[in-house]
Amino acid sequence: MQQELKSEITKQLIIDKAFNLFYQNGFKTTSIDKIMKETTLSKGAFYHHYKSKKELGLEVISLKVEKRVVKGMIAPLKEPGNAYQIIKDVFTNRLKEFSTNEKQQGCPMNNLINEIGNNERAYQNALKNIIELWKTALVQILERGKQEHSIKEGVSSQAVATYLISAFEGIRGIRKLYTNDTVLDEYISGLTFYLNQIKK
Amino acid sequence: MQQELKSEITKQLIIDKAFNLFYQNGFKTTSIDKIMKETTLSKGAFYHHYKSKKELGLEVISLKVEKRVVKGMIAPLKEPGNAYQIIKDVFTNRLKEFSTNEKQQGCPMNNLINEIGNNERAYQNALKNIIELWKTALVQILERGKQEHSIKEGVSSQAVATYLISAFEGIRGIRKLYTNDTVLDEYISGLTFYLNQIKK
DNA sequence: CCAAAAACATACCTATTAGTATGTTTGTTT
DNA sequence: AAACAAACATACTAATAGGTATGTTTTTGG
Repeated sequence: MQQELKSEITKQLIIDKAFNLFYQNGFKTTSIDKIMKETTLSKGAFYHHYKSKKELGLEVISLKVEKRVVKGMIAPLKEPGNAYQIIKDVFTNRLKEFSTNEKQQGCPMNNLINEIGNNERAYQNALKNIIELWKTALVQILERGKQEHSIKEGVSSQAVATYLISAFEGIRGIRKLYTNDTVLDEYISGLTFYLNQIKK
Repeated sequence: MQQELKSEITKQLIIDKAFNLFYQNGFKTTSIDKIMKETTLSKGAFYHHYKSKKELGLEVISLKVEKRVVKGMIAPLKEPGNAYQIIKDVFTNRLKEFSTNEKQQGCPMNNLINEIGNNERAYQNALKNIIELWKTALVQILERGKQEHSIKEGVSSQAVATYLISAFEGIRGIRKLYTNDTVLDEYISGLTFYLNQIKK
């Protein structure tokens, strides 16, 4: 039983270090050697726990990346309160909370979507799963808002959810090109204006 | 003079093949060998014309990628006609025009932004330049729309431009994860709804 | 406590990478 | 036509990639 725990701890360590390196330097340019150097373990240890880099990548997505999105963008949507206000707060506050590094490096999920989202079906599905979770949560709160009369009814919740997510991921990429927050402020103004339209 | 022309033709050939490979397989995973195999020229030829892969990358961005965005998204904004209608048409029609491959591979610019937009300052600037061109053109037509009373005045043109671009680039990435156009249709609905807000 | 298995380490392999050194061929200039 | 430079080719290098083979150490179950 002690061994099983040790195995779990090691795998978690590998996943953590891999996520960080993928985020800072990209997926393709991060080698197993670099990851294992970070863990201070050996390559043998890696291939004992994972059969390939692909398998690790999938675990990083379904564990680390997904958890990050859930924590930052999905879970807050499920809190009680005025639906309209929650949506507005989540999308604007999250942006403002980001560290300098997070602004420069962009969104881990969006980076992966655009770096490896076209070659491997397995990566696609793992990433799509996160997007679907996010969209579902947004649709849910939009529907709640409609029922509680804080959000207009003549709008497709799916459409709004997709548009909100698209713009958020888009700006996280674009912000990487700049060295100041002007573009983020513009995004927030544009978003606020959009949300005004769905407000009842 | 004949030599100068030959040089230009060769460079253009290399850039074309490089752009295609970058688009289909990514920047980092495309080697000089692969590019030159496509041109049926040699590695020696490549390093005669370019001093590094980075130099080629910058030319691909500032020539091919920029031209593509200008042709598809910027130039149409400068045509005469109702400003509101032009914006709506450009953003919706362009999406519907994309081939299956273009839907699966996403936006060449956005792919590069998210794959190499964080390491090299030179890449950042080249890509930022395209975004700025796009934003400027959008602001211009939005301002024109305001003057001609087809677009509301109480909106920051910069904010709307940024939000429109963000959402467009975002959806091009997200669409890569899917095998059908549902998400694009939702985006268009969401966009239409947004544009309704700025319509006068 | 001892055999088996899990956890990890070391050394290696083949392929590929960006880039260089040194050619040969083709075009230009005088 | 000869001298020269530009255009391109061939053969290489050192580094790095993912992955494997073969160990040693640690834990576990009987």
